[in-house]
Amino acid sequence: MSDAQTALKRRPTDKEGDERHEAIYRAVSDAIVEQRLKPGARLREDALAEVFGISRTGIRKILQRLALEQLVTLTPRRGASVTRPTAEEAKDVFDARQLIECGLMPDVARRMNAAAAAELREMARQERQALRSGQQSVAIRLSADFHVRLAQLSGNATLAEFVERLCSRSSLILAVYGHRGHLGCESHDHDDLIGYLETGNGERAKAFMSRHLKAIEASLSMVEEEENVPDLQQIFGV
Amino acid sequence: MSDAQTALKRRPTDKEGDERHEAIYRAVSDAIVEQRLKPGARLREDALAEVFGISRTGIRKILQRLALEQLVTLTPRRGASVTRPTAEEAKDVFDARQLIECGLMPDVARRMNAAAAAELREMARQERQALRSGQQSVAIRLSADFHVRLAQLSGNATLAEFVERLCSRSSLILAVYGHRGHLGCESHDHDDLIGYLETGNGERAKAFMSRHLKAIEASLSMVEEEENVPDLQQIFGV
DNA sequence: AAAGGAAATGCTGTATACAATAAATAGCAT
DNA sequence: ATGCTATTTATTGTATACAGCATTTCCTTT
Repeated sequence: MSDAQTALKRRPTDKEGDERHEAIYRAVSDAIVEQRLKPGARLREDALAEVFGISRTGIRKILQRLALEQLVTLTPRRGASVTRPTAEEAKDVFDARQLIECGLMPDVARRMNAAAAAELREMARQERQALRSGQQSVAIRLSADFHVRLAQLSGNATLAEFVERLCSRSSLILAVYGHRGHLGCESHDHDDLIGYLETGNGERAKAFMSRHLKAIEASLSMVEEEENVPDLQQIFGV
Repeated sequence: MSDAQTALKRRPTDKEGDERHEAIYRAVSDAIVEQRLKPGARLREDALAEVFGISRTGIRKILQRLALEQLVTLTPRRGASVTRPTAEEAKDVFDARQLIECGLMPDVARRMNAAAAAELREMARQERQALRSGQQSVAIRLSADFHVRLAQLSGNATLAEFVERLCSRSSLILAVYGHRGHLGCESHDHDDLIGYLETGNGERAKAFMSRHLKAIEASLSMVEEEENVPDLQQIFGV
């Protein structure tokens, strides 16, 4: 066996293993958020273990984490699949975002500075660019990142984590109930928001965020997806 | 081997296993929330596995879940220990509770009915009784349960789950920064709150909840626990 | 031919064995 | 005696083997 093969087969040390785990978690999480893995898609442990070159043990750990974040659904003896949010869950998520993200705007405005504003503008720019070049998956992810970064700037790590979870789930909701080609966030909304925050106008930013989120929610078509077991009577007219 | 021993040694079927896992999770979670397991306490996998009669595999799953809920801290190669919240985390948690729990009060008031009010009054009664009979651990748990049930009555499962997490962490915070014999919640506060909610006075309930949470936070002494490595220079005056 | 059931297969849940590393301790040198 | 290093011990991280349910497939029966 050559040295290269030996190196490849070498059991990774634990620190490397931790980083690898985190990388795999993010790979799966990103794939879900970017909608490359669509709601309902099954995630078999063996398949994932083979793709990423680790054993099922590590995969299970990652799937459990994703399940607690409600990105995947774990049904006993059936395994994991990408969560298909219900209409009720969608309402809850957007109501929660209204409460939390809007409530954070005054704090964010208070703590805003030039460096943070520049960072946000760069993120908004990348998002617009992705949208222009038709990379919808990337744009969805960047949009979620923008909202999360905003929450982090409030200084409250706990609430920022909540927002992170809500944004991930929002991506799933958009995948199921959103219209094709409509991203949810208007391309210039984020830039406008930065403007209000830069001038320290927290209340105005709060109101704007509220309209922004309402606009996203309103762009959804809240018809429940057809079940896998179609109602034949209805389809064929009795 | 007798039949009884055979029955005991029998590998539990999977459904039984699931219930058992949930029971163990709640046993550990309750012990932490009720402060029978104090912050900093180490949770060795072998010890837990033996106590509950399952293998380390199941224990690890439970510990990971508790870690994601930030009730236990998982340090690589060192294992699990009950989380010792920092002063900053404590501030974040109570700020988050201010935002979320207060924000939910109008919804709760709108959805309040006789059955719900009766249930809440019963919970408040049990809490008072536990406090009177000196069962501080039980009282802490019942107080957290009250806040969680309240959030659930808002109808938003997502936000209710967030409140559940925040209340659990609040118990840890009280364990570290609270004064002995002072529970945080005043005994009659919860009853007063139910009154406002029963009359549909959401705004008044919101204001009351805000004062209630502020009072709990104010009762904490925010001095960081002494470190294991004391600052000798300061202690001995240079 | 359709429906019901039984065998077979696929996949997950659990335990256990083994590898790796961090902490503790003892021994050695200065 | 103190500080450093090596060995031992305790504990976690990972893989794998095996057991059990769910689903599918094929055969039998009506």
